[in-house]
Amino acid sequence: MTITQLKYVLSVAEYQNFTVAAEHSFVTQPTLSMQIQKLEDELDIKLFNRSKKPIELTEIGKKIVEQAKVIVNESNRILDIVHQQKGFIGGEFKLGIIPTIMPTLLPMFLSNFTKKYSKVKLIIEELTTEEIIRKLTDGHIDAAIVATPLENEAIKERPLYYEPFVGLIPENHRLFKNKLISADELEMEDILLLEDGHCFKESVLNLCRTHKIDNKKGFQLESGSFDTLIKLSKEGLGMTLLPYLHTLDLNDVDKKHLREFTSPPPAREVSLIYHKSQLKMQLIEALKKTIDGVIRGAISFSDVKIISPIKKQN
Amino acid sequence: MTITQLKYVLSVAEYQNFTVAAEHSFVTQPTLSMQIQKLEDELDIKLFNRSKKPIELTEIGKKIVEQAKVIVNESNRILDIVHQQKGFIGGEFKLGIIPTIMPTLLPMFLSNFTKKYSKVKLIIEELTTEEIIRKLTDGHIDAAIVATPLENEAIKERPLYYEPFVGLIPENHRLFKNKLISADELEMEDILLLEDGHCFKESVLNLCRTHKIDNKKGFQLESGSFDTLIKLSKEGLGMTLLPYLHTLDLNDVDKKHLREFTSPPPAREVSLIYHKSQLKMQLIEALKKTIDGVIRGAISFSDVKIISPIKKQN
DNA sequence: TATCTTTATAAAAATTTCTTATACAAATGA
DNA sequence: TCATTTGTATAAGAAATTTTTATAAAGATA
Repeated sequence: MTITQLKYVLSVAEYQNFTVAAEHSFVTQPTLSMQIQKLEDELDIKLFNRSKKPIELTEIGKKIVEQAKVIVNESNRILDIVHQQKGFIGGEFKLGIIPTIMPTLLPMFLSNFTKKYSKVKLIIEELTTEEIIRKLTDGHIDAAIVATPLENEAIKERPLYYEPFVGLIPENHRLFKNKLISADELEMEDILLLEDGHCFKESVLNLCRTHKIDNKKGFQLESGSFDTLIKLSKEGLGMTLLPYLHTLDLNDVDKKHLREFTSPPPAREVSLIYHKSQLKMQLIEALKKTIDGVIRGAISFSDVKIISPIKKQN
Repeated sequence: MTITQLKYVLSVAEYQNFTVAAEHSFVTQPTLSMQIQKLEDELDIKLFNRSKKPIELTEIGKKIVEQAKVIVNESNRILDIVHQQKGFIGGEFKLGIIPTIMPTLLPMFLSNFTKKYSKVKLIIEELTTEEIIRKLTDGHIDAAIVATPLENEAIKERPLYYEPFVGLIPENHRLFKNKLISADELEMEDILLLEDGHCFKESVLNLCRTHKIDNKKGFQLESGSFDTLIKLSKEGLGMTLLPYLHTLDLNDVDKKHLREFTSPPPAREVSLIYHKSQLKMQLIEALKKTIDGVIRGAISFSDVKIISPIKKQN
């Protein structure tokens, strides 16, 4: 049994296809066939059920794959330990960011970071929280920036900042006259929400959880960006809630429609998260430092009420 | 980097000598030299300081060795998972037992176990608790039988039985006339103890902890076996405490000197322990079942007061 | 200084891994 | 249904690697 064989197994398990897995492993397909057969022979078991289409893991195969992930991850840490010792900050670094954080936060730290750590090849992917959790566990990304707390044992969280929710309220709305708004006044039916899958939607739902949930709007909305929500809101179709950083680059007219919450404002906790195995810690630390630096000027709320981004079963 | 290379590193780290390590790895010495050099080149670090005699790990080498242990242990679990799936109970099983449990417990389950699991090659070592903890952590033994609780995060404990302490009291002793004894009546200075390193000695000290500790005996005793203590006690040199199982094969005359404790008697908790990584669980379960079976007839105390075997700092 | 012990190096042998070429099996589609 | 496509297995040779034997080199020991 070799680490290489285990990596091949993981690749086939992931792509459910020897040919594709071979490409991703940068070897030819017969190499995978042979090495995996060799491992199967050595262990005297079948890892894959090749009669199924697409190929499937056997019961024992699933268990072996789980353990193989552990071994491959732990073996990756060897290089990490060496890098840490050498104080080396470099290599590939795959970062996931959720869509509601990406457009505001990324421009703030990206050029700073790449300038400072020019040896790091930063690969950024926009992903939902759900995808991020999966990819972190599988080791497909090294770290991610999401709304927390996630309540996931396998993932460590380092809070970066607390981003309050701000109301954007059209002139025809009953709350427009108020200078400040509070969660109690919110009515689910006149708040425009992002489409499913965005944790910001879950946060807003959690914020309003105590109130009625049924949709009494005359239309149903499935938008993936705040821009759409802002435009619809301006049309008088309802108020919406925006994360604080999104409100910074509104034009002056739009800013007149912003209403902050009474203190302490509801907020989302934005954290840098990574797998508990703590690979590439020195890079993660470097990233956190960079973000801490740029965020200090832009955001500074000490007293907030953190709203969970997790969908509660009920 | 290969698992084989990591095993070579662990071997050299253990024996601090390439030649000896090579023998234990069943390869020639140049193989180790070359493979370890290759790994050092790949990581671009030195694992060993070869100028020191005996050879020493470098600082980074120590960290790599710790991680290598994790990887090798986790990779061993692959075979274990396969065995578990197949319901296979076999292979090598290294069991450590502390000296004060070995002579009484081993004869009770050994033949039973080897008969039932003939494919298991049971290798038993008599070791102190301290040695056992080290060897379990290093993966040199698979499980052990010791007095617990150990309060060690990395080790799991499965209690097997509770073995009360029984007093063995010479006729000239002030407690001989009593039918039952209690911890309060014990005086450190007239109790014969095992030599340092035996946890049973620590248990007895803990039992008497509240009382004076200074040695007022006219002699100092360093004995490793209860037999010596029993003989000295018969000579009237003091009472001693024995674990219950040790009292079973005393002759009738000696048994007249036994005095049980008032209920609940002080007792040691005897457990099967293993590393938290839970290698060879099916074998450990099999062993526990066998011991449970034989112990049920010999020992059955429901209400005992467990005495810690750990040396308390004070 | 000679001897012993231990690690490193060189060259050859043995083994393993990978690739190319091709066979084979199953699914797809006209 | 038969040809085509898709995907995995097998065979044989090439390439790379691991291991061994033999020996050099460096340090310790007597």
